[in-house]
Amino acid sequence: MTGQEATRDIFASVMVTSRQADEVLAKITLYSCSNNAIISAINAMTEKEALPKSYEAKAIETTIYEGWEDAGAFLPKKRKGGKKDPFVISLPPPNATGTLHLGHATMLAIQDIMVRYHRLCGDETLWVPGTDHAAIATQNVVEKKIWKEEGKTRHDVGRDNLLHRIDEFVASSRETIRLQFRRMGASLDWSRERFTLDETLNRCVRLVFKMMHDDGLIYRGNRIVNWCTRCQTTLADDEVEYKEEKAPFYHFKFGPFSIGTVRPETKLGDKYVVVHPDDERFTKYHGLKQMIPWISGDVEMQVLPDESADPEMGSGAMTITPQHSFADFETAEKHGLEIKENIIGLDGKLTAAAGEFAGLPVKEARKKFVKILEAKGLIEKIDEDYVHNLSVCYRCGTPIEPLISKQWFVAVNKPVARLNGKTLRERAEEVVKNGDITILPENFSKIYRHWMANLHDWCISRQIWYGHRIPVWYRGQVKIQKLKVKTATSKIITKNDLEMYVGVTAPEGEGWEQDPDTLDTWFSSSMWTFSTLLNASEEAPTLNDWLAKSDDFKRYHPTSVLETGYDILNFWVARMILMTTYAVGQIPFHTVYLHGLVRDKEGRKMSKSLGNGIDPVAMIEKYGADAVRLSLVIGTTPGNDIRLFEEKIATYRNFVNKLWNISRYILMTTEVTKETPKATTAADLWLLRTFDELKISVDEHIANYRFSSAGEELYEFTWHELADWYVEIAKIEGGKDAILRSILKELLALWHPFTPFVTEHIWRHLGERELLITNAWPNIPTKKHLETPHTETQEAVETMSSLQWIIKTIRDHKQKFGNDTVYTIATNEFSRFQEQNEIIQRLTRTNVNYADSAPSDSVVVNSLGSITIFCLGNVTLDKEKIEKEREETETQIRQIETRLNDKEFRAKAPQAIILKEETRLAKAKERLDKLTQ
RNA sequence: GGGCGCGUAGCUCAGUUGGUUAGAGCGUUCGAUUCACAUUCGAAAGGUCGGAGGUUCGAAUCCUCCCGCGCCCACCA
Repeated sequence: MTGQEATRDIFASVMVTSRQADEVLAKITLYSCSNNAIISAINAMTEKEALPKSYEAKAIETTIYEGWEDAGAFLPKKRKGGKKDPFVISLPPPNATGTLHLGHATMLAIQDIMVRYHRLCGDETLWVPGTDHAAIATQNVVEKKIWKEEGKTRHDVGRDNLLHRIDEFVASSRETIRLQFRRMGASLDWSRERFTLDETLNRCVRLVFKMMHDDGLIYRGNRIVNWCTRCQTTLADDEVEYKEEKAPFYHFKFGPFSIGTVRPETKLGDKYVVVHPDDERFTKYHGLKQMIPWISGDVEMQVLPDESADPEMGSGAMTITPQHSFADFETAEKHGLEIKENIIGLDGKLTAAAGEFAGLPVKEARKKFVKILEAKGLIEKIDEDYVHNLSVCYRCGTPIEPLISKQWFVAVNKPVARLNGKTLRERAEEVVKNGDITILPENFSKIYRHWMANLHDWCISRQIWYGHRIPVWYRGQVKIQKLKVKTATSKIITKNDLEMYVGVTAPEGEGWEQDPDTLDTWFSSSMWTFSTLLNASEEAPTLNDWLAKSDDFKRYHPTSVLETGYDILNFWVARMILMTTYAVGQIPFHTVYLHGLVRDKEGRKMSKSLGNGIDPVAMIEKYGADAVRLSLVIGTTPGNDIRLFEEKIATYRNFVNKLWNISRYILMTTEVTKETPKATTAADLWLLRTFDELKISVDEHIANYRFSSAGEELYEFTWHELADWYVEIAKIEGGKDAILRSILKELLALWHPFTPFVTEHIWRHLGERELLITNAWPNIPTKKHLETPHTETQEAVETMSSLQWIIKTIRDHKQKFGNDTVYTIATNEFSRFQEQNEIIQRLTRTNVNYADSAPSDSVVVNSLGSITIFCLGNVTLDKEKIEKEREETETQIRQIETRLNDKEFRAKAPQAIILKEETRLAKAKERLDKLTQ
C-alpha cells in the first residue's frame, strides 16, 4: 500500500469525503511532507479522537451529508427487496428568497423519514426539491429594498430593469435555503432541482394556459375582485384576511327607508333598495320606483325583493353597490341589473365617475359625503363604536377594495369534454370521494370537501411584474368601453376591434402586444408534481406529447405522498388536485399527509413581533440536526399543532448522545465477529424477542404514517430496555459480542430515518464499508412468528419480567433502609432466580438468598404473584408502605368481588372479561395473604 | 353565523374497536457515582381525565347540553 492509498483509507474510516481527502492530499503534495510522518500523525489523532465521550453533531454533520451526495445516495435506485413501484415525494417548494423556519424543518423531517424508510427498504425512492418564485412576496422584498436604497418606485425603475433586479436577488438568496435544507439532512435528489419560474416550468404553464383556454375554461371578464391598492394587484379570495376594526356606522334616509353602512362613499350611485320578499313591513313597496333626494341631486330609487336581505339586520332594507361589494355583485348579476362604473379606482381614490368627489382618497371622500348628507338632513344617526371585520391584504395589511376589473378567470363550474362532461370542481371532488386520493388525518377531507363545494371561479391574473406572464397578445385599437358585466353563463367578452391571440409563444406579425399581467403563483405551483418531472431538453406542441416524451414523468407520476402543513390544504393541495386531474388526467399523488403548525410553549404562533420564534438553524448548531428532527416528530399527533421549546430539543440531544454512548460502549468492548448471534441466557432470549416485537411495530407505524409512535417505541427500547437492562446484564454475563453488534446494526437502520447523521456516523465506526443510508432495513419477522414463541422464550420473558420487578423492589427498599440488609427471594421455583443470582446481586448491590418458603425472623418486603421478597437483618420495617399497599389491595378485592357478584355483569359481560376478573381476584387475595404475613 | 378541532399530572403530550390500580418525557424531591454516558444512574411524590346529565354490567373513551380555548369559512346592513 502506498502512503497515499493508506491516507485515503484512513480518511475514509473517519468519514471524510473524497472531496476533502483530495484537498488534503493536494496539500500533502504541496508541502512535500513525508507520507509516513503524516500517516502516523493522523493515526495518532484518529485513535485519540475516534470515540469522544459525547456525540459532537456539529463536527460531523456536513461531512456526512457530503458523503451521501458524493455517493449518489439520493438518486432513485431500486435495490434488493424493493417494491415494483417507486416511492416519490415532491417537496413543497419553499420561497426562493426565504430562510429555513420551523415549518420547513417539520416538513423536511417528516418527508425525510418516509424517504429514508423507503430507500432502506430497497424501493426506488425519489424526493424532488425545488423553490417557488412567490411572486408578490418576492417582488415586494425587492421593491422595498430599491425604495430604501434608492428612493425609487417600481415605475421609476421600469419593468425590465425591475425583473432583472429581482432575478439577481433571487439567484443570490436561493442558495441560502438550499444549504439550510441540506443541514436538516434532507436526502433530496438535487440533480432534479426545479424552480417554479424556470424555462421548463414556464413552458409548461403556457401550454396548460392555452389548453384551458382552448377548452373554454379560461376566460377574461369584468368581475368583482379583491384589489390591494398598495400591491396594485388582485388577490384571490383566500389571500384576503380579516381584521377587527372600530368605525362609525351611518344611518341615513333613502326615500322611505333607513339604510345603514360604514362605507357611505360607495353609495354614491346606488338606486336599488333590496328587501326580503317575505318581510311584510315592505310588501307595499315592492316594485316601487320613485325619485328621491340623494347626494348629488335626485335619483330614481327602485325597490327590489330578494332573499339576500336579512329582515333581522338593521332596518331590514339595504341598498346595493355591485361595483364594490361581492354580495351585491351577485345580487345584481342574478337580477341582470346594469352595473355602473367603479367609484373607487385602482389607486384607492374616487374616480371620474364619482363626479364632485373625483380624486379624493376614500377617507376624505367619506367625510365630505357625510357632510353633504348632513346638510341635506339625510343622516339619521351615527353609531361611533361600530365593530366590524375589515378585509385586508395578507401580504401588506392594506384594506382591500372590492372593485370591478377585467381579469382572467378559471371556470371551475363549467363542464369540459376532457373530463367527460364534468367540471374541474366535480372531478377534484370525485377523486377524494372515491378514495383515489386519501387525505390524512381523515378529518381534513371534510374541510377539503367543504371548500370544494363552495368554490367560485378562480381569478388567476395578477397586476405585478414578477411571475409567469399571461401568454396572451392583443392587436388593434383599444377602446375604453363602459363596463358591462355579463352573467356567468355568457361568452367570453371579446371586443370587435381588438384581436386576441393565446399561445405558447408570441404570434407572427406586427403590432402585437402582450398582456401586461402575470399569473397567480398558485397557478404554476398547482402543476408542481408533474411540471418538475418534464424532460427539459425535449419540446412538444402539447403538454400530453411532452409528458409522453418525459421518462421521469412516466416512471414517477402520480407521486406517492404529498406532505405539507394543513394551512395550505386549500391554497395549494386542492389546486394541485384540480389542475392535475384536468391537465394530465392523473391524480397528482395517492396520499396527502398533513402536519400541524409549530407553536411556542403557550400555543401561540411564532412571530417576529412576539419574539417567541425559534431559529432552527441556531438549534441545529447547538443541538444537532438529529435532535431538532426528533423534537419535531416525537410527541406529536398528525394534523395537530406542535408545541416546541428549547428544552424539548435538549431532551432529544440527550437521547442522541445516549445512542452514541451505547454504541461507543459496544464498539469499545466487543470485537467484529463472524458468529451468528445466538441466545444463551434468559436475558438474550428476552431481548431478541423484545427486539422482534419492536421491529414489527416500528415498521408498521412508519408504513402507516405514525411517525411519532415509531419514534417513541424506538426511544423506549433503546434507552430503557437495551441500555438500562440488557447492556448492564451483558457486562455481567459477558460473551455477547455477536448479539450486541447485530442488534446495534439493526437498531441503527431502524433509527436512520429519524436520526440520519448519528446513525451513519456510528455505522462507519462499526467498520462498514457501505453507507448506512443505502443499506438494508432489517428483516421484519412475521406476526405469526411472534404468536407462537418457543417455551424457552416464553419462560425467559417471564423470568426477565420477574427479575426486573425483584431488582426494582430491592433497590427501592434498600434506598430507605440502607445497605446492610440481606434479602431472601422466596418462591417454589426459586432455582429460576438463583440462576440469575449474579445479576440480581450486582444490579442491586446486595446479598440475596433463595428459598422455597419464608425464612424465620424475616419480614415481607413485597410480593408479586408467587414470589415474595423477605428481608433479614436489622431493619425497621416500612410499615406504612406495607399498610398502604394492604389497604389498596383490600379495596381492590372488594371492587372485584362486587363486580363478580353482580348478576348483570355475570350475564352480560363477555366470558373473557369475567375470567380475567376472576384471575385478578385470585391474585389480589394471594397478595393480601403475603402482605399480612 | 356555518364548519373543524381541542380541554388528561406543574409543563408538553400518549391513551387503539368502551374492560386490570389512566401512561410517558420534562420539571420537582430524595439518593448514587467516576467501571459507555452528569447530555448519567436509581427511586419517590404528583391526576375526582373541563363541568353536568344520559346510554351501558362497565365510560377518559359513545350520546346530549353547558363552560373555556384554537383554527378554517362567510361577513363592512
